[in-house]
Amino acid sequence: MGEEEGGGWRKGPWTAEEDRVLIEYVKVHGEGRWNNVSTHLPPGLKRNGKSCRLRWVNYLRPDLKRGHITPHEENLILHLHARWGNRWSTIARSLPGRTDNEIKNYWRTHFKKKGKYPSQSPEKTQVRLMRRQQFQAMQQQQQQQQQTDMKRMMLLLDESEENVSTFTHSRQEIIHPSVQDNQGYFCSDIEEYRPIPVSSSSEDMILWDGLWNLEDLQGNLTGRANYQQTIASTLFF
DNA sequence: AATAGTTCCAACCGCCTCTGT
DNA sequence: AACAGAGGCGGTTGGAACTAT
Repeated sequence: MGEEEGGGWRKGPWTAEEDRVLIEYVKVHGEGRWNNVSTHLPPGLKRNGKSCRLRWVNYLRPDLKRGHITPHEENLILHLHARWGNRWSTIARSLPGRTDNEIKNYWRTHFKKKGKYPSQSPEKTQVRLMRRQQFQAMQQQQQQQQQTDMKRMMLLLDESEENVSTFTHSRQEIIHPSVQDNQGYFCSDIEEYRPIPVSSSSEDMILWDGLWNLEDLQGNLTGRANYQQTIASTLFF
């Protein structure tokens, strides 16, 4: 991995410098026109358009959410997969901050392998979910304190439109009333979570069904998420 | 402590669709 | 209408990290 191949394109893991350069590019030129990236960039970034797009969409986008899939999200994935099958991008649109790749990976490791859901023994799954619930209960207290600040920050970001014009699409999907809904993890019927949408087309219902759990932005930063946030901060501030 | 098995996740590939000419 | 290029999507791979034995 990490070697140059046909056409001179670099492959393999991205370096921090490559990330920085790509972020700069998107900052100036916006998303899209990925094949132009290589022509605008210093020789250091010999990545083809597809690779750049993938890196941005799955890793560098500032609105990405990191950390474990919550039980609520897990429910949502199950529910939506039952409805949509392997249409990961469709499913991902209902889970703001999650990528299709992430959901796909999660599905494959947890539900696909041993036939239908869930993949693990019920006992194991239960233990796993309980651990997460404990962890999240701890975090919830912190979140309640910090959520107000975070919302204020998001509003500020929306106002500074010239800085973030390239990211409006995703953020507008993120902010919606269900921001408060991340409470009942083990709800068996996902419909109970669903806020009443203003518009009631089935597509809208799915969009509104999404959730925005701020835990990872606020507290549970993994090394990688931390790195991502650092990079994101260079974009916004 | 060593090994095997599992989970996680970044990244690539090939195909399909969309869009511009 | 036909073609080409770009972007999007789902499937797959491979390696690192974690967990169980």
